[in-house]
Amino acid sequence: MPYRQTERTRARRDAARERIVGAATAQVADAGYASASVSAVAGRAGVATGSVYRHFPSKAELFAEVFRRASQRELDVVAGVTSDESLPPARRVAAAAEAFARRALAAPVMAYALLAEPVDPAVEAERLRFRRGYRDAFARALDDGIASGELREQDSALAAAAIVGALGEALVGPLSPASNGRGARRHHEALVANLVQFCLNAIAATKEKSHVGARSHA
Amino acid sequence: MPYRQTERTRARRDAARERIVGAATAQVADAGYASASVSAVAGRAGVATGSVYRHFPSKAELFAEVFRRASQRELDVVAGVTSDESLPPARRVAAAAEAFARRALAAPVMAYALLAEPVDPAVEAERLRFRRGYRDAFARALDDGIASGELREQDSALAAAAIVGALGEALVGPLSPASNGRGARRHHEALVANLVQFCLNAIAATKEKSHVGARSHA
DNA sequence: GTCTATAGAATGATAGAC
DNA sequence: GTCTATCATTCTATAGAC
Repeated sequence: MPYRQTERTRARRDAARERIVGAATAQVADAGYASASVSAVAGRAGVATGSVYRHFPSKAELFAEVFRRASQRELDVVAGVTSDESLPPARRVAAAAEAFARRALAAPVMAYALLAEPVDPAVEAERLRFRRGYRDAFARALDDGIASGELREQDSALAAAAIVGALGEALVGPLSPASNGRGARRHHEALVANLVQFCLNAIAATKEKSHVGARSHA
Repeated sequence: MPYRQTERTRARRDAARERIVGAATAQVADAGYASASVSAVAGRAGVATGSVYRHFPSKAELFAEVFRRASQRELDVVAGVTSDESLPPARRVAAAAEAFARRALAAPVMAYALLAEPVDPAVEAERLRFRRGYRDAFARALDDGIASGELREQDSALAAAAIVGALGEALVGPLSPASNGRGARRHHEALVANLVQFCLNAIAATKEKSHVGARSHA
C-alpha cells in the first residue's frame, strides 16, 4: 500500500511549520534579524537545520512569513482604531498614531526589526506592502475628517503616507539598538505626546497664518 | 623587473573604477537596482564582467558606493538650504522640503531607488545613515526656529526625523513604478505644495486649539 | 512496499581572529 | 596573510507513516 497523506501527517507537518515560525519570531523579537540564523531558529524550534527547508524554500521566505504575521497584527490594531466610528476622525488619527508608537516602544527590538533593520530584499518588499496598508488605514480617517470639516482640505492619501513615514522614522532613532537603555517611561510618554501632536498639527484645520512660501533650489 | 605601481597605472585604475561607478549610477537612474546586474553595468562601462570585482569586493559594495554618492549629492542640497542663514528658519525647512521633493520628482527612478526600492542589506544600512543625516540637517533649522520663537517648543530631533519620514514616504507612492505616467506637471506642483504645507503645519507655532486627546489602545 | 519527513553531516562561500 | 568559525544551502541515509 503506497504512502498517502492523511489528517494526521498534515497536522504533524503544520505543527512543525508553526513551531519554526514561532521560533523565528521569538528570535527576531529577542535580538533582531541579525541574530536569526537558520540553525539558531531550528535549534529553538527543536528541529534539525535542514528540516527548515522542508517547510520553507529559503531563509528569506521564512522571514517574509515572520514579517507578514507580525506586521499584520500591528496593522490590524491601527486599522481597528482608524475605522472606529465611535470617535471623531481626528481623534481616530491621534489614537492610532499613539497605539502604533506605544506598541513599538513596548517591544523595541521587534519594532526595530519590522521598521528599519536592514534585511533581505524579499522582506523589504513586504515592508513596502504593509506601509501601503497603514497609509490606507489612515487615509480612511482623514477622508472622514475632511468631509466633516474637522480637518482641512488636503490630499488624504498623501497626508496619510506622510503620517506613516513620520511615525516610522521618528521611532527608528529611539528604537535603534544604538539608543539602548534610554528607555525611561517618562521619556516614552513625552515622545508619544510629541509625535501625536506633530501628526495632528500637520493635518488639522488651519486657523490662520501659514504662508511661508518656498522657491527655487530645485 | 617586478611590477610596480606608477602614477600612470594608478590613474588608469582610478579611471576604470570611476567608469564603473558612473555606469552603475546611470543604470540605476534608468531602471532601478532590479535592472542593475553586474554584467549590465560592466557592459555599460566597457569592461569585462569579472573586472568589476577588481575594483569592488562584491556587488553590494559597488552599489553601496553608488548609493552613497547619489545620496550625498541630495543631502548636500538639503543641508545647504537648512543652514542658509539668510532665510528665517521656517522658510529654510519649507525650502529644503520643497527642494527634496522637486528633485525626487525630477528623477523618479533614481529617487525611488534611493528611497524605497528593495535592495541588499548593505545598501539598506547606508539608507539608515543618510536618513540620520537628513534628520540632523532639518534639526538645525528647527532648533533655530524654536530659539527664535518662530516655531513651537518641541523635540527638534524627533520632529526632524518625522519630517524626513513624511517626505520620503509621501513620495514613495508617486515615485513608485506602479504609478507610472501619472506625472503631469500640475500634479507635481500640487503634490509639492501639499507636502510642504503638511510639514510646516506640523512644526509651526500653535495659534490655539490642539487638544484632541488620545488614550489607550496600547 | 512505497513514499515522506527528518536528522545530521557535507559543501562552498564569507567574515573575523590572530 | 593564514586560519578558523559560521553561515545558508544541499545531500544522504534512515526512521516511520501509510
